Amino acid sequence: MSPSTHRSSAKPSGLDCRLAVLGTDVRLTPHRREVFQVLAESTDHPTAYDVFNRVKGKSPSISLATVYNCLEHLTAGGLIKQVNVERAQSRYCANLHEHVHFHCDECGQVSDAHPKADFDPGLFWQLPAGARITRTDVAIHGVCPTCISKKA
Amino acid sequence: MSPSTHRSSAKPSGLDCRLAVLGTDVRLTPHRREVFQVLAESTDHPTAYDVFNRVKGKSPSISLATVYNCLEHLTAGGLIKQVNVERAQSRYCANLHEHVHFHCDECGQVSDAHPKADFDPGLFWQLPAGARITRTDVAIHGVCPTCISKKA
DNA sequence: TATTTGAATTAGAATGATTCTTGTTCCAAA
DNA sequence: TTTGGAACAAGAATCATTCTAATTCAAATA
Repeated sequence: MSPSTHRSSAKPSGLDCRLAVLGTDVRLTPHRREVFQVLAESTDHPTAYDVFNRVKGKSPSISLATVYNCLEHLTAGGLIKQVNVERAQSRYCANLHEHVHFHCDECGQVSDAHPKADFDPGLFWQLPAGARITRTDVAIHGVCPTCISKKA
Repeated sequence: MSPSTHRSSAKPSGLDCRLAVLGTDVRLTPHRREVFQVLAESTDHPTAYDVFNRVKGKSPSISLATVYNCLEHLTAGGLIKQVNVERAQSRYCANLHEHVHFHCDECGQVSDAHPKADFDPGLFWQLPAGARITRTDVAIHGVCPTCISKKA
């Protein structure tokens, strides 16, 4: 492998360009940039392993551990979101618009569902008295249109 | 271990008393009954390992594998519910009333939150056109009253 | 420019919850 | 009484993820 295969920055300013939408800032190293790019180009909520395989196209030497590491830092920086469904392997998502996920129980596909109206869980459920709510995870399960038409 | 330590049924009809609220029916063997009992007496959403330790009081010879097996069958029979938060180990719950869970991000405690009003996810999120919804998982995260008072 | 420092990266080992496998035990029907 | 199938136990296997230790790199400092 040539020494310049990776760690080459697109910006002349080197690696020290930090970016964070929320949370701690992240140094956008070439690997992190590639991992982010893969997610930004994906709408299918890939797993860490999926990301690994896609990034290998650009950086054949990248390791799965680095992908996990990049995903962790990008998540901490608020650049991507981790999506967990039941106990299946985590998926990742670069859609930062507020949304929840729809999971097809037939094919496993995960798709985004964007908000139509403000949602306040306190209106629907009796929460422990005095609790402070920080966030609500909503996962909608069902059968996607594709699977419905396949069965018909 | 005496041969009658377990497999002794409370009912004279032997093991063949089946029960199911929803889903496939479950043979309520003594082990399954004990696992269910432990959950029915718990409000803290124990993990499989917690259940294992509690059941060992009555059936010291039970194995963790059997506990997992019992939990699986009881879940399939709709007698208990599996509660998954992020990718942490599964917890189990014998509260069959419709409810969601509140998770304290400080102490990890999980508590039930019962419905106050009908909740229709389709009103709040734009779902894939033509999708059929089967269920919605709602997990509310925050800080429980106990942890709030500890920090004050 | 050379050195230092700390983060990024890598490969592989370790972890840990869960599932699987295999052999055994038991119940109930034949 | 025999037999078939489920329940059970013990431990191995799985597998996503995390950790470890060693290396490489980039930016700051000397």
